[in-house]
Amino acid sequence: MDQIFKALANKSRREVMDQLFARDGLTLNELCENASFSRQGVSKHLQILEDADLVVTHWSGREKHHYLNPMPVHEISERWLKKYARRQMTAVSALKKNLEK
Amino acid sequence: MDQIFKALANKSRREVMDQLFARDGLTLNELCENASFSRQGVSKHLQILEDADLVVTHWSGREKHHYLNPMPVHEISERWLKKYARRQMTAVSALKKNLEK
DNA sequence: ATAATAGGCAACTAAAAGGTTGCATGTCAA
DNA sequence: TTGACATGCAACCTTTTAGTTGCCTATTAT
Repeated sequence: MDQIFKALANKSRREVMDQLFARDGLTLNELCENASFSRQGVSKHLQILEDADLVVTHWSGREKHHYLNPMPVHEISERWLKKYARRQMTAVSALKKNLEK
Repeated sequence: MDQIFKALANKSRREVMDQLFARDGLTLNELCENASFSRQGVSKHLQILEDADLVVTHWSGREKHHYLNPMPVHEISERWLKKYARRQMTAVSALKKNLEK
């Protein structure tokens, strides 16, 4: 869980994910074309995304293809975010109540 | 957006949020009681959560009360996570398709 | 008025993150 | 079989992060 949050906490990595969202299955080199930093930089980010299971890979010869894995995102959404987002009404009203004092 | 992701990317901060989830409106000192580090540590985390607008505060005399703000969490869920979680079916099937080659 | 209490600010440190360069390895194409 | 191409690995550097300690300020209670 912590790993997923950490992986998502970086803009460059989210941009990589955006690229994969636009076109899934890109190789490292393809991803580098639109990146603002070196291949090794991209590679490191991909590794972190892979470790967090946000990205799944598949080798085809000497090419490594990258695919988004929506499962962990879904899990964070279900197990964590919903908990806090749900409280929307009660929390805001509690705050208001308190401010009125 | 980046600020929110970064704020959420730390376990200690998520624990602080958990505490506020359990009981909203806690003061800094009250939050310290269950924390594993110094008051200044907690204070810094609260500041980061506040900067990300994940926590809203309210002074009452010399006491600062802290409240969860579910809005940014909700926004991340709506604007970002849904985008990726939605792709669940298509992505998994695409991966399978590719693996079969 | 004074002491205790709640919190803030600033400087410092250690560790982690984000990025780089250089070199090694495995696969494909001529 | 040799050269080019796709990627990996490791060392290094710089900035950020997470946490500390020490001291200052404001509010409350006696």
